[in-house]
Amino acid sequence: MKLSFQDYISIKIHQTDLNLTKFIKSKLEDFNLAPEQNLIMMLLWEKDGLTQNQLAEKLDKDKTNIARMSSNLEKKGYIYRAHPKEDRRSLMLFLTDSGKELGERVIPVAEEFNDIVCKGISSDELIELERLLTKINQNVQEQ
Amino acid sequence: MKLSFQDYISIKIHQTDLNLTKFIKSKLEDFNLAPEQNLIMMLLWEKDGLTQNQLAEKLDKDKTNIARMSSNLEKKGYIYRAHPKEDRRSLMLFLTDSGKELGERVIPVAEEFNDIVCKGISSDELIELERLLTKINQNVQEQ
DNA sequence: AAGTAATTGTTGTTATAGCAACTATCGAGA
DNA sequence: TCTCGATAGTTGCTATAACAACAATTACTT
Repeated sequence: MKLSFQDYISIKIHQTDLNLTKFIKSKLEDFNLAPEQNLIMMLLWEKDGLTQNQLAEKLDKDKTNIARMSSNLEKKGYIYRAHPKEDRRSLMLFLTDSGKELGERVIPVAEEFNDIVCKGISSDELIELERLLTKINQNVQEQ
Repeated sequence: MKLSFQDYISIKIHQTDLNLTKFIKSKLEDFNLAPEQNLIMMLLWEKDGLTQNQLAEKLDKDKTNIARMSSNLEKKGYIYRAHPKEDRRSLMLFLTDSGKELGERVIPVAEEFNDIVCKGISSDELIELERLLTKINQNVQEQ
């Protein structure tokens, strides 16, 4: 059974992800915020004081990526980092005033983005989509 | 309506894509082939002699990515590149013997990968998944 | 208490991914 | 034919993404 190029669902998922990233990137350009940097900020806007290690777990990313993105966010002045007294190995991330102010402007953009993505898709369809993606994740992680 | 982090379908798609990439990367490691390099090879195994521009269109990628990946594949000895006489700006990619032989070993791995990804998902569900992803692609490209 | 394990973060490397600016070539119109 | 615009690739840059190797710190074990 020779599969053709477009038969692979993984390729379709990959292309969709690239399109989504390109779109959100253009939306965030005005805020001097890259897409993955925004994910860290989204978590901090919910509750700051998270360590890089906690961010790596929540975002399911390598700690090296979190370290570099955190460093960039610090350079941009949206956060500052501090070692907690209890464990001087860890680095906690805190929002600066600039970072807090940014949230008030970016969160509406993120929600607008989500509305556009989900336009014409019902709640049931969204749930089904999430279920199938979860199934695929399980399939590849069982290996 | 304040959305929480895990409510964004785009994040779920992104995570799934990363998991898929990580998985296929591990499968292709033995063949000295990176995931996106493999996509180029997949197209060439179907029919070689494509130009970099044609590959960029088919893979919906920036021409710079294709140029660099093609260069890497050439260094690895899987392809060679030649300017056609009709248009000396273009670069056509052709399989070497090593590249052809590689296909015989990698294509079964790719199909096995696809079987694992789709395990426990029916044809109807797969079609529905593709339909929803297509809808999302349309939604963000209409902007 | 001392030595070893494990944990947390950083740096270096490779591979995408896309934008801007550039070169070389081709094509179309005056 | 000459100019100019379009096309095809390349190089430089920034931003992910993951792995290996490393340093600093903490926790565990005896």
